[in-house]
Amino acid sequence: MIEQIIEVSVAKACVECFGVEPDKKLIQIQKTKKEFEGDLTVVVFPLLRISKKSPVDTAQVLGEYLVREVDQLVRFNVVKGFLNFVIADSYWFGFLNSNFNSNRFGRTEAKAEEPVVIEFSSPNTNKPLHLGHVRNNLLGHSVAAIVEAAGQKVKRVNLVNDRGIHICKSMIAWQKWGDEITPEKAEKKGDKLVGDFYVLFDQKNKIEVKKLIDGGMDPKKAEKESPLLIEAQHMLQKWEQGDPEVKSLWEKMNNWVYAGFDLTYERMGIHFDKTYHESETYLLGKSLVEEGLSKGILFKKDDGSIWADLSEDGLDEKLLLRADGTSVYMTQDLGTAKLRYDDFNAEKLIYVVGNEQNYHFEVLQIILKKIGFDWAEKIKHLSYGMVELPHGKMKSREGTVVDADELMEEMFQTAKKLTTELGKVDEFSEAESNELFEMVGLGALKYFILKVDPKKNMMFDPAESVDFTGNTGPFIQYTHARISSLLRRAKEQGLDFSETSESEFELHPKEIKILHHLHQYPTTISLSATNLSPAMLSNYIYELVKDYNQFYQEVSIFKESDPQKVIFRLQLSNFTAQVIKSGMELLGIQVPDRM
RNA sequence: GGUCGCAUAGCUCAGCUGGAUAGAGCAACAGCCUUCUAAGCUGUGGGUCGAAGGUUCGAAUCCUUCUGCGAUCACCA
Repeated sequence: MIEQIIEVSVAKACVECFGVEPDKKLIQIQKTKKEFEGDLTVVVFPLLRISKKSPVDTAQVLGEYLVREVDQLVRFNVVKGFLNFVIADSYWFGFLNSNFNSNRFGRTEAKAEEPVVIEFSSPNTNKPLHLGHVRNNLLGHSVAAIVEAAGQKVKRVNLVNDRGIHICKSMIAWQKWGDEITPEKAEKKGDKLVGDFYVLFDQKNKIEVKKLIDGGMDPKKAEKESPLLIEAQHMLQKWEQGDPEVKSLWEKMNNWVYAGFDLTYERMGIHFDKTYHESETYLLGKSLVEEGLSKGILFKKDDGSIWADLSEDGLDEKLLLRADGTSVYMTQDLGTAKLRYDDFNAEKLIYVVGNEQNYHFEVLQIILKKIGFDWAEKIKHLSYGMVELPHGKMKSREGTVVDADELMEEMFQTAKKLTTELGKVDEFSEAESNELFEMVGLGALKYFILKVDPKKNMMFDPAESVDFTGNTGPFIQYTHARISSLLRRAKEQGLDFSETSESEFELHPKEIKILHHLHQYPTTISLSATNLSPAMLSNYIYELVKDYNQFYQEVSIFKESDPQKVIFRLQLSNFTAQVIKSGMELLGIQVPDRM
């Protein structure tokens, strides 16, 4: 890379001209701002204490040295303390030559056997997936792809919360009022059906509570003593005891839900290598807690409940097992963490979980460490912000939950409407059209969500999310389709651009700009960075596409008199399209060849 | 109240480990389709980067305090 060459040369120049070897940190290289001539800029301010000269003089000395010594630099200019270099066209030709035919550009082969395990989605089996899960799923899926591209093996895992009182609620409601209905009979997705019964339970329960209150009972007491709730608690106990009838109902209804989830995941384009169920891991968590207790790391209170004392870590006490011996959220997560680490011998464990659980993960890590697992260090919580709606938060009770399936369908329909209006699919078969609507609709949704920095809360305005102009998925897809079409036509006209051209000519400034972008493809995205982030990638792709579009608009590709120039531009276009495609792939967004 | 996070144009967001005159999109206005895709391109207007201090050649970025918003501190998951 040219940056390294410049860095080394600046260091050499300092030794030769100023007699001092500079610390690497002092050599700062950045992209030249577009208002100035040049490609790369050395900021000389930090070097002043070595040069003992004014900024301009220092820059002048370094500029002269580098242009003389480094073949790739043709000239320089100095603005205040900024030393701008113009890189030779030959360098850019070389760059294009060496990458033009690589379909692995920007990707690294797997280095280690141990995988990075990424947990995401983590649904409950009493409710369908909603907008919050959408952000989670898209982030998880994209991060997994990015980590893979950066040369790590990846295991995608899901953790289903399939046990607990909330599950029993929908079971009770189905038993009482379900009339043996099934998803088939209802012609409804299984997760939706079960979710409906969960809501029904809540409604019926409210009526009972109200009756009790009207009868003179204290409201708080009434909420705890409603017959329906007590029934649900009984069911939970039966479940824990392994009652065959309860278990079989539980299995039946959970399977409905899983079938429903599978459809949602499939449409969203995500998949998992393994799915964990809390019903299978909570016992392991319990045994870990018992072990911790016997080692004296944890302590038992008089009522028999077990706690961790985290006061030396600046936190308070944390409950790990209830007095009645049943487990809590943390207990289960201890179990799943251990199981998961053992299953994969993980290099790193990433949890894609909302930021409302920051505290939980901090505690989880500390407790694991206390119990003596040094791999607790490998846990990384990829925390993301909430998705807010223009009218406030999503609340199931107020019916403001945005359902994942409905959202995807809505995006599909909008894509269909707009695409048809623009006449894009006049020559498409019905199957081709539907494929395109799906790509565009989901592309818009995914890009809209992924382009925002994960750690920030984001606003989801449905009206804006279906906008297909500007910085959107469809804009990028459109550019890719246009390039593809251009290349198709070129081939039809018999232009062969499969071999890169050797001849050189002066590059158009916009061509250099595009090459700059391609050159800086974010090949490695570090996991330790605070925002490991599809957002950075979206941003990169958008800027590339925007520059390409300006270039496209300004420069006629076919009508050049110089055939070499035409070839070069086709190659540049082809390479750009390739990078757009592979970048979008990392975001989980498909890209059409025509639209 | 304790802890953590966020605050950039009317709106939604970029701004990487401090660097040049703070950038996009949307919305508004003015242009560009007989010519390879107008889901596009060009231009105009729009900012006390929440506030005040500090660090330094240089701060939206780092530190401190304050204000506002959010999350969390549950025997919910």
